[in-house]
Amino acid sequence: MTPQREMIFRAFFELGEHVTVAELYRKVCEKNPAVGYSTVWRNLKLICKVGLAEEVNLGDGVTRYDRITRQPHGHLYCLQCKKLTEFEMNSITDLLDLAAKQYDFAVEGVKVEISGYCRSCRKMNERLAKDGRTN
Amino acid sequence: MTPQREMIFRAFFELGEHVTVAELYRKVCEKNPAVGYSTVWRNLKLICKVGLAEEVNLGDGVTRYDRITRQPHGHLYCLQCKKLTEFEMNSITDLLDLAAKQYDFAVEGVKVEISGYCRSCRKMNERLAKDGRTN
DNA sequence: TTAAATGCAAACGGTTTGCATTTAT
DNA sequence: ATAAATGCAAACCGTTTGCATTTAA
Repeated sequence: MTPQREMIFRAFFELGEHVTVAELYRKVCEKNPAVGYSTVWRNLKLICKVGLAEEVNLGDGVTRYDRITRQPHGHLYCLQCKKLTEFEMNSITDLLDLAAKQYDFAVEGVKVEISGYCRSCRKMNERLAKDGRTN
Repeated sequence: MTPQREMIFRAFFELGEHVTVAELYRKVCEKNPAVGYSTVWRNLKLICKVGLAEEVNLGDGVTRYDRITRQPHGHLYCLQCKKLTEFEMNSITDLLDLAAKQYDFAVEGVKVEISGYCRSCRKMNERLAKDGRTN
């Protein structure tokens, strides 16, 4: 256990959900600019390996690391503002388990991503559309 | 409409589901080795833009392109043999819509990925474990 | 005729690794 | 003492783009 590792672990859990390597690196640098990017990366991988986090991939080129919480949850991913919102899915996981069982598939992990537009982006778009008409 | 484009479109739909750019490129090259990789890539993007396919991202570094079918479906992704199996999820999408509605979220797309181990990989592992013991 | 499509090569960007050095144990 | 962790720089690899050339309409 090195001081860097402790700092990285601590920072990861302070940052909350959906952390990217770059974000974590920035955060860690604030405290100690000497820490290397690869150290951050390797420790993030380690956090995953010991089961404290998992990778989330939205297909936008950046890997996010999501703290594994007690509750299974899905993600609402706004295509416009890119914000990620979580929602619980207790009732859904049962159905998914059932589906997997039909294929004799041993489930290790479930990821549900719903993409679309959040309320505030839609509101903004409406406002912009209206402004456009009156100009 | 160029001959390359027609060939690429045709090849994409012949290949079936979960096609990667590289796979499609290889397939197209069999017929016409002069076609460029970027042409394949751009046409695959085009196929997505016109709504005939969508990107699937399993987090393994390669983007797959999945023909959009009539039925909503999820993926069973074997962590060992990497095979992708589809399963229907009519009953699940209703629940997901419900969840999204609670957040006033306008759903554009839903992705469900279940990772784990398929039957045949598990069987193989059992056999290997047994062999290991008797050696 | 001309805007669109193509092919090549190179840029890009996040991820991953090799290696010399440092450090926890 | 020694195996593990670190930091740097570079490699990696799939994706994306600039640009000169070709081509469909």
